[in-house]
Amino acid sequence: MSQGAKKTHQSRSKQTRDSLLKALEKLLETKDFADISVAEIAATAGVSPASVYRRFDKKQGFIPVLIDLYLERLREWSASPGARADIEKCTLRQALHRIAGAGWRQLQQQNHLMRAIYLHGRSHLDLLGTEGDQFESALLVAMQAIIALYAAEITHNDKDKAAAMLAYYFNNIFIERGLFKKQTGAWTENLSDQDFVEEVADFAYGYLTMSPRT
Amino acid sequence: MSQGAKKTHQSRSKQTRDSLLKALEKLLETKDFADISVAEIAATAGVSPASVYRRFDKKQGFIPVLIDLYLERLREWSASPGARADIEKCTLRQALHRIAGAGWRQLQQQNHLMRAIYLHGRSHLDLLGTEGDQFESALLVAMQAIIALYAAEITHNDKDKAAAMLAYYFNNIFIERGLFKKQTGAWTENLSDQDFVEEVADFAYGYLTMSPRT
Amino acid sequence: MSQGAKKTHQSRSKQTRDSLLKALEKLLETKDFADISVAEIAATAGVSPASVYRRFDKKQGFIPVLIDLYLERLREWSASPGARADIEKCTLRQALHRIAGAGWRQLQQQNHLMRAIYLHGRSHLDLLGTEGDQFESALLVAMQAIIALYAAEITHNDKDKAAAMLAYYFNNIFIERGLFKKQTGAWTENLSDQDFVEEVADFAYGYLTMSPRT
Amino acid sequence: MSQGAKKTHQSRSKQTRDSLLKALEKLLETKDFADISVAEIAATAGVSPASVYRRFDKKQGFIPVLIDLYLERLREWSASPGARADIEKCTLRQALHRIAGAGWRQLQQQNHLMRAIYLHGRSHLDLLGTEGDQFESALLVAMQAIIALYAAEITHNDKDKAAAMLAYYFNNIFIERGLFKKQTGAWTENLSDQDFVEEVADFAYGYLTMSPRT
DNA sequence: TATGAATGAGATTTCATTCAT
DNA sequence: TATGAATGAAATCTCATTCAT
Repeated sequence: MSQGAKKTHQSRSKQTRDSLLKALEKLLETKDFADISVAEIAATAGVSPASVYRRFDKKQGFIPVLIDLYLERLREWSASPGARADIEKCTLRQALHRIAGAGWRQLQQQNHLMRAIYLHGRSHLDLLGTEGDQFESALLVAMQAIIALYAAEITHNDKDKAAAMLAYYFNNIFIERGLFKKQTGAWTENLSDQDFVEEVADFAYGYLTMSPRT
Repeated sequence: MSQGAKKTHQSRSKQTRDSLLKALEKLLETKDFADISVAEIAATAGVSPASVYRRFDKKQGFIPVLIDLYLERLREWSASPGARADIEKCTLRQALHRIAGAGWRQLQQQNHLMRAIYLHGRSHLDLLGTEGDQFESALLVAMQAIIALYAAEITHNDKDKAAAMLAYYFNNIFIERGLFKKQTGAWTENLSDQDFVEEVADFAYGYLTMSPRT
Repeated sequence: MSQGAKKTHQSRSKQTRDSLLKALEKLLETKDFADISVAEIAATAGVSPASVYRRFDKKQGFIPVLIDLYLERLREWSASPGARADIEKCTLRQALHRIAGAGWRQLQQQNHLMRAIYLHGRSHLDLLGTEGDQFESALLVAMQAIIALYAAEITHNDKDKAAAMLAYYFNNIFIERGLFKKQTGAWTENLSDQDFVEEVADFAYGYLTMSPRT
Repeated sequence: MSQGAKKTHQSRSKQTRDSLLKALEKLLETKDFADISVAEIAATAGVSPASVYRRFDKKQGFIPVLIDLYLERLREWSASPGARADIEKCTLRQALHRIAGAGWRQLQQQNHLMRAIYLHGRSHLDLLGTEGDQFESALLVAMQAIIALYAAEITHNDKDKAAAMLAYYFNNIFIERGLFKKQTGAWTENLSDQDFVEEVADFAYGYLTMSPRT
């Protein structure tokens, strides 16, 4: 359970809380969390600044709640039919492509939320939260499953290392283009999203299937 | 020339400017740029806050100068014998390994500087500077050169696309582990730096040499 | 009747009022009245903040009620057999000792309550309440009685002045050690409570019986 | 050295500091420290609220400085000819009278300052400062000296205990009438200051010279 | 009636930037 | 020129008190 949030008993309260989160999410589309003031969030949500502090201990209290929100949406999504695309009835290449596509769409949809979480985490190396851990291990497990499933095709001789690299790769390769499009250099800007995703998947495919080192 | 810096013709002035940059770099080892106050920089450099404003017209003025500093070090380094490791007399795999190693070492050495630049750029999507462009195109050119050199080995049928992806890949794959080690999940923490770099290179190698799509 | 309290005719209301006072008294053990929030009192009493305002029209309204509470306990105590220790069948010195002992015990028992009342009164010189007046005159009368009773032993030639000084003395001499023990300097900390009380009584005894001024 | 104060190098700075202290002292004549806002102090001193924080870490930082100020004035005073009234060439009774008079005058002169210090200390039992210790031990030493000087006249058989009680007594007996005149009950209000001081001294004299306990 | 929610009105504090010596 | 002082403009947060259910 997120730390910065306070418990609530009334429905009006929940409404306010939701307005605040919605307001923050909207503001995050244009600014960094650090550049958004509590007064701004309150004004956007149509409540008083003091009301913010009934729901969140402090401004920082928003962060764990944002993470929860993101994880919940992730869970919702991963439970949805679209995400459950059968991986088993296709080739490794197709499977990787689907994974890449899913990751990319996630990032696109949760763009501002993720950017806020990402930047806040990276800007405050000291505040180490463990909220993301469950996601991370889930991703690792998924990669291990893939590798096990297509073991026949895969030439990498250290399966665990390969799974770890794959998880690391998928977790990072989308960030720049997905979260910070404007900053991104011109490299991939000629590629359509579809092409980009395909190349990303092929990158992984090549890694897993290349001729073993001599 | 960077925008936030003021021109100076006196050598004492330049000394102060250097002290300030040195001080800032030191402070960046422990905090984010946003959390460092001008007074702090001045105190660390042993000058008065007012003096800062004779060298930089705003606090933000440090940023382009930091970027210049970083690029200059990059140029120095790329002009050094170590960086000019002959790529021509080796296999593609070896070449990629050398590139990965060089990239990794750069990030390690310029760690705090890069982190500051990276985070600042990503946190302020509005302030679009063009300082990094020269680096970006240089990297792209290098990738194109590699691909041209080893064209025989490379199976990817769109060389330009491959070069762009390669540049994008090398530009991003090190960031998480290199700049934000503490935040990084456990995925790659079992790998030594050497192993990590090797896997990173192999990732690229696999991409370039995999069997073409059918 | 104290001003800040609202009249109430229902027994449930009285119960809540008592819970609130009990809660406040408990909180006063660790903090100054000014540092206790209405919300805190309400929470400790297990009621809502809004309910507090059905019993007390302002936070300040607690103060006169606290004073009433203190005076009531004082009355209860002074009506009890323990307090009615017969002063008449003993020497002046013994009588003073008993008075000192009684005063000291009172302070010990009503410690937090008294401290709150004392500090609040002293911190708000403007808000002059008359609640304490009855206590003050009672003490003066008691001193006059003592002096009259032992007139033979007493050398002070202005009985009224002596009674006033005695009342003033007993009303103040215990405060520092009794209410603010931690702050008190080391002076009397080597003395046991018993010794301290004895010295306090002797102080008064000496005053009343010393050889008259020449 | 007081903790809340910052060091300063310029004379303009000292001026501001002095204005602030002066302003605070003035405000303390009418309100408790807790009821005075930093903005008020700043406005009274004719500077901006932000300037306050260049001289004092936080609002609480005023307290140790007030204590220093008080102690310094005490030192100044005790070094002055008036305070050095020769105690040796008089009777014990006269000596005590002079001590009482000196204590009373001190309190009168430093009234607001002392009240602020006293109340703050008593309201924040947790924050134990040691600033007053030197004063306390000095007072004890003085009492011991008096007792030694007039040993012949003094009947109390435990000289150390007597000195401690005397110090405790003189340190507390003036507080109510001296610092909180308005609150004080009517007991001593019929006495002139002069009479009051005389009685206070006699109180001590009686204690020291009464016939020993049997 | 009783309550949790809401808030107006500040309080303290910070800091990039300018001023005055 | 170089500096320490000064400050305007916020930002975060608190809390006694009222509102609405």
